[in-house]
Amino acid sequence: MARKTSTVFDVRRTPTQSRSQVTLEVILEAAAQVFSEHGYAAGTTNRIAQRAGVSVGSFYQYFPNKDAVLVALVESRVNAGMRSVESLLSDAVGTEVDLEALLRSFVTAMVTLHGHEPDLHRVLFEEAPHPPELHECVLQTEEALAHTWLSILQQLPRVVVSDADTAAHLVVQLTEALTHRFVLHGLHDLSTEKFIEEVVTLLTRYLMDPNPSIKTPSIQT
Amino acid sequence: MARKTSTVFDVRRTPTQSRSQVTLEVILEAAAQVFSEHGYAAGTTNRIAQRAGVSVGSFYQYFPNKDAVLVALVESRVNAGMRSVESLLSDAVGTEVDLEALLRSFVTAMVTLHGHEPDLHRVLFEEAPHPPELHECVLQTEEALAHTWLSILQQLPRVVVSDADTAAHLVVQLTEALTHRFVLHGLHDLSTEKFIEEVVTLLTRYLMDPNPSIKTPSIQT
Amino acid sequence: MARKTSTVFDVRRTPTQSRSQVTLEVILEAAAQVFSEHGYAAGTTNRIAQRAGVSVGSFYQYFPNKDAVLVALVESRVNAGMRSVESLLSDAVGTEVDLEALLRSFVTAMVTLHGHEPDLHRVLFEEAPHPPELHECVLQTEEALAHTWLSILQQLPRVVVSDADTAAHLVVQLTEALTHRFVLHGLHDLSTEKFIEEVVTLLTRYLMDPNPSIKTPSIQT
Amino acid sequence: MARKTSTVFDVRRTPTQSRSQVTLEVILEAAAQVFSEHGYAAGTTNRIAQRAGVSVGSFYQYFPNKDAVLVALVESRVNAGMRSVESLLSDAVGTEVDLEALLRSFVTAMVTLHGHEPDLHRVLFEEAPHPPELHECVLQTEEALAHTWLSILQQLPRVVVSDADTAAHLVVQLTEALTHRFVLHGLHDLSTEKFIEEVVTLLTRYLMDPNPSIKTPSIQT
DNA sequence: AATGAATGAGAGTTCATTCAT
DNA sequence: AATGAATGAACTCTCATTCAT
Repeated sequence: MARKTSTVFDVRRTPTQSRSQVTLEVILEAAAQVFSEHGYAAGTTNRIAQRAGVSVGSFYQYFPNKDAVLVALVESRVNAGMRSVESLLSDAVGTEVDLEALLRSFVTAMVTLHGHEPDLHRVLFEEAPHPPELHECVLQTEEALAHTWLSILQQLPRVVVSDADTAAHLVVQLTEALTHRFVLHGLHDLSTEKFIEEVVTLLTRYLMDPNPSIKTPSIQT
Repeated sequence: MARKTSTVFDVRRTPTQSRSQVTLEVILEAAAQVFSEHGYAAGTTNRIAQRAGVSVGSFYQYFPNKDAVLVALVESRVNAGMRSVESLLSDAVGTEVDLEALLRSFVTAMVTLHGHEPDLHRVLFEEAPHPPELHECVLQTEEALAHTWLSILQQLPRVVVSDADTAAHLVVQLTEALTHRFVLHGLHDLSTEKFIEEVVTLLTRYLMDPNPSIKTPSIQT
Repeated sequence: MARKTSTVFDVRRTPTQSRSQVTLEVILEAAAQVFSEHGYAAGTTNRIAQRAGVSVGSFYQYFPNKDAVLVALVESRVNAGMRSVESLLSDAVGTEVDLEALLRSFVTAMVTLHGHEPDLHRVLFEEAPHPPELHECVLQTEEALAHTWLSILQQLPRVVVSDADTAAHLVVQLTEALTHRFVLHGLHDLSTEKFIEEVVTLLTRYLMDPNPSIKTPSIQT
Repeated sequence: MARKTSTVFDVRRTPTQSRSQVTLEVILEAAAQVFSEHGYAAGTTNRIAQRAGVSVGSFYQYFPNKDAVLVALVESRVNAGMRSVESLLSDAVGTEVDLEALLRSFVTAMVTLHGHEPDLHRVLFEEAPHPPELHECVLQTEEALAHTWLSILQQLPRVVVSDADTAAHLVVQLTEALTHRFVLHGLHDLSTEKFIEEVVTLLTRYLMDPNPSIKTPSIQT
């Protein structure tokens, strides 16, 4: 249908986000809220649509089914988190690195990440069914982080591990898992600061040669 | 009234409870299977009853609602696992312990545990809703294991941690989490043996003083 | 099975009530309680049996189905009530009657009757389904009472009604209905005494010739 | 935006609500039929939906649960009945009233009302469970009618009752109860006309001073 | 006679999804 | 594109009744 009203003055458009792009994100945000509040099963498509201020019909114009929102949501959150952590690590690649400091930034970033929308996090990663796509997304992200960590470990002479690749993965998984638990369910009355320090200690001891003079040839990949 | 029929052959008594007990366990086992195959949401009460070879009515004679089976299932699995690991650790309390060997047994036991019914494990701990009772059960178990670990750590002079209680919890949580992931989703093509060794290494380095001569007074709780 | 233990001394038996008669009444009483507390639909046969201290199986040995208890219960209550009111009225037949006093006794008796087990009454007569048998029972009772009333009215020269039979039925129905409502749901804050007086007034005015000297030939059936 | 299409013929608007309104009434009517035929317990929501020509889902879009239809049904019937009777009585307030004639119209209206859908009436008021809302509705209606009657009685000098308010309530309750019974279960083979006359006689004698010259100051509220 | 575990049809209700408007 | 009424399969759970013991 021709837009009669489009005039010369009709220039002020946000070129980056089309209308549908906006609607899509409104729905996604609504889903985030609804899932946080009601959980996955009780987070019905009608509720999501209502919260987004659109009709169910519109919902299904943007997402083929309920699971699709879940996937989109996980991807958006994972990618966002991934970007922030990735940039943190990437900065370290190729420079002289203080491993302990880097680990501290890393763990801190993970805690921040998990602390951002903890309820949503719980729903997304603990309650909702995990279709293979989701898993793929999470695994890829982890893979990417582990890959970056591998580069970092390899440039540190004092790192002592039998298999740097495995070590890199363990660092990522371990931090993820412990952080997740800590943020969601706490650990006694341990303060966040102490928690971070303890994990940093753990990781440092794992990765660092405590006795540099003896064992020199450190990394074997 | 005199019991005339009581004879030496009167062995075949069906103890009133045994039938019910059997049915209950049949249902529980059926639920384990159905949840494993279909997931929690699609593991309907009718399907469970059918698999158990009883009617839905019977199901509801033994469990007040669907969630109750979930709880019963988790409790049975967690308690069983807990018993085996606890006995392993308890044996070490009060004896001269080779920490690394103990950690190896511990990690191995955890791998075995998670490897027993991995699909069920996934459903129980990742997919299904976690009513507070469930969480309580899991936390208590973890607490118990951490407590035992604390005893062990405290009797080892070479253990060097700032807070033995936190360390004990981290040991349990970390092993649980990494093992869970490894069994369910694997880690590259890492063999189970190598995985275990790496985790043992990680834990050993975390807990053990690598340079015993220098720092002697190790534990401060 | 022969009762070996029955001896010469076994004389002390209550001959009026056999064992099963007792059980039957225990169940009936249990049903009355359960229906009162839970209503008809939620007054399950299992609950009734349990309350009676017998098994469901036994319940079905005494009653062919749930409705049968209802019927038995209504019959027992209706007959009991009927007996007391009937005797009250019968005493008046053939004697010189003070109509107003008789009405007062009658209404009072009805209030007492309805006030005895009001909850049960509500369930029995308002909530539960009324199989034709039930209805029959109630109608017959009413018929009997109306019949007695008819006799009474006919022997009272001052009673002025066009159709004594209809009047007799109205007296019974009206008293029943108003009493029922009053006991179950009250009428403002009217005291029971005042309620009775008002109904007596109502009935007296209906039945009595206020101006005896003018209209003499009163009853035509 | 200019509405080009708005023309004189733009009559065919389907007011957004009309469709829903129709569906709602279709369901209500279907419920009335189904309850009449099957009773409350056997009048299942699926049957109602089917009879209404809609799906169960639609049923639950209009009513939160089964009881809600019952309440809606009672309210619709009671309000309708109430309106017709109220208007009848209201017309009499403030005018010179022939009490007997008014009572005759009143009783006749009640008979008509109860005779309209007697089966439904039975289900609604005898068989179905009465949630408090229902009771409230019925009581309010009765209260309103009694209130109007009170006004009428107070303007009639020949009315002789000790408590006009109570009398008004008795008039309403009594007529309701007797009519209900008569329509549902009959009274011998009494014709409707004779029944009405008898009730009118009863009420007239109750309310009217048979000997106007003697007791003049009649009402004390 | 008594038991009570077992039955299973069927109830009320939900919600992802469709489609006429 | 958008709407939201309509759909209906599928779910959890109940309870009158049966029957092996």
